[in-house]
Amino acid sequence: MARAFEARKGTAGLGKKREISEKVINRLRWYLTALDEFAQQGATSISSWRLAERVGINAALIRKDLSRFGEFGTPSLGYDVDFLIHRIRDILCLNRSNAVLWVGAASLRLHLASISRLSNHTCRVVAIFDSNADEVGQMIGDVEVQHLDKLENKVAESSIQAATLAITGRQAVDIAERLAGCGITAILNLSGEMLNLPDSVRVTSFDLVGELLELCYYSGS
Amino acid sequence: MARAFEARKGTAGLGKKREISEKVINRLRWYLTALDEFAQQGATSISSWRLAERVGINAALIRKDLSRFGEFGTPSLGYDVDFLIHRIRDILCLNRSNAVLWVGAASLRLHLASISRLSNHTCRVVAIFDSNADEVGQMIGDVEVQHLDKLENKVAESSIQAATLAITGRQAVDIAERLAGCGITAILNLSGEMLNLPDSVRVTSFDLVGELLELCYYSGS
DNA sequence: ACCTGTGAACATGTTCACAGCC
DNA sequence: GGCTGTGAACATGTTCACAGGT
Repeated sequence: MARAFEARKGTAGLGKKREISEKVINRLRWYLTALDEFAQQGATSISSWRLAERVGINAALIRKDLSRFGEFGTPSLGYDVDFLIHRIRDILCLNRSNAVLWVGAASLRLHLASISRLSNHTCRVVAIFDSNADEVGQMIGDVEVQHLDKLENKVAESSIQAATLAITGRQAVDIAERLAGCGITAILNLSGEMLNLPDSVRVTSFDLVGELLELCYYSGS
Repeated sequence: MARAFEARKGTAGLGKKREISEKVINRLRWYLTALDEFAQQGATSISSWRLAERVGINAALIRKDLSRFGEFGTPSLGYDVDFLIHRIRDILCLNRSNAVLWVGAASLRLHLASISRLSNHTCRVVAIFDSNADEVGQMIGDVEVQHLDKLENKVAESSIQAATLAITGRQAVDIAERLAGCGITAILNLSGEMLNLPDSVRVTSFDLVGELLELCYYSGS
C-alpha cells in the first residue's frame, strides 16, 4: 500500500523515473526559481556557493545534485545561468504539458492565479469535479465544474493521469479510491485524510490541520 | 538562515523541544488519528502491527517511535488504545491551547471548517490580516480581519508566537520578515515563496505549485 | 586563485531480528 | 504463542575536504 500520509512525500511508488529521489526533484525546482531570479537580474554565470546562499542550503549538495545529471559547470567559472536553467527544465520535463484533474472547486478557485502562472510551464487543470450543486456548471477559467458522478466517464475518455484531491472529510477517501480505480497514477492529497491506495498510485499528502498542530507544537515554549 | 523551502519540513530551527525529529511528530499525529478511529470502533487494545497496517508504515518504526517516550505497551497484549491516545496527546501538547495568527483571509475562509474541528484540540486563530480592502472588517468566525498595517501592533500586545502565511506573491517575503521581526517564532509558509529568515524562526513551507509540478513529473510516462 | 565534481566521513532514518515478558 | 522494546544492520541523505581543471 502507498504510504498513508508521508508528510509531503511518499517514499512509496514505483521505482520509475530512475532513482531520483523526491528530495532532489524538489531542490531542482528551488534552484530553478533562484536561477530565474538571477537571470532576470542579468547574471550570466553563478557559483554553487552563491546559489546555495540564495536557496539556503549547502553548496556541496547543489553540486552533488547537479552532477547526478551530467557535468554542467566549468571549474573556476561556475555554472552558466541560461544553460543550467535549460538543463533543469529538461530534467523536470517542464516542456511537455500535462493534464491534471482537480476535485474541489472552491480550493481551485483560491489557487487559480498561482496555477495559471505555472501553466505556461507545464500542467493544466483540464477537468474540475465537485459534489456541491452550487458549484456544478460554474466556470473556473475556461473549464466547467462537473458533478463527481461523471468522474469515471471523463477520465476514461481523456488520458488524465494526475489528480489533486482538494476537498475535506471522509468522502475524500472514497473519491481517492475511485480515482485510483479509473487509472489515475498520481494524487496530490490535500484532504487531510489518510489514504491507503495500491502501491501503483503515487500519493503525496499535505495536511493543513496537521501542519498547524506542528506549528503550535514547535512554537510553544 | 532557516531553510528556504525544505519541502515541508525545516531541518533548521533551534534544538529546543528535545531531540524529537519532525518526522516522529508527524507520525505521532497519524497514530493518534488511527487510534481515535480504532477507539470509535470499540477497540480497547491494539498491536503495533495492526496500527502499522492502518497507517501504512512498518510496525517496528511505530514501536521505536513510541519507545522514545516510555514503555507504553505490554508484551503479548499490545497497546491499550485509550492509554496510548492519552499519552500521545500529552506528548503533542494537545492540551494547552495556542494562539495562531493568519495572513490571508481568503485562504482561511476555505479552511475554516477543518480548523474549527481542530480547535477543540489545540490551536485557535486569534488574529487575521489581509491587505485587500474588501476583506478588512469582515468577520471570519468570531475574528475580524484587520489590515496588515496593524500587524506589528497586534502582535506586540498579544503573545502570539505562531503564524500562517497564506497569501501569494513576492509581498509574502516582506511580510515574513515583518513577522520574524515582531517576535513570531514559527511560520507555516503557504505562499510558495522562498523565505530566508534568521535561524531563530522555524519555517515550514508548502508550495502548491511545486507539488503540482512534481505530480506531473511523476505521473508522466 | 577560484570553482567544480566526487570519494569518504558523518548524520539521520528505517528495518531486521531476537531476547525477554506476558 | 504473540507481542513489545531494542541493538545491530542497512538505507538514505548531507557535509567535508580535496584532487584536478581553468
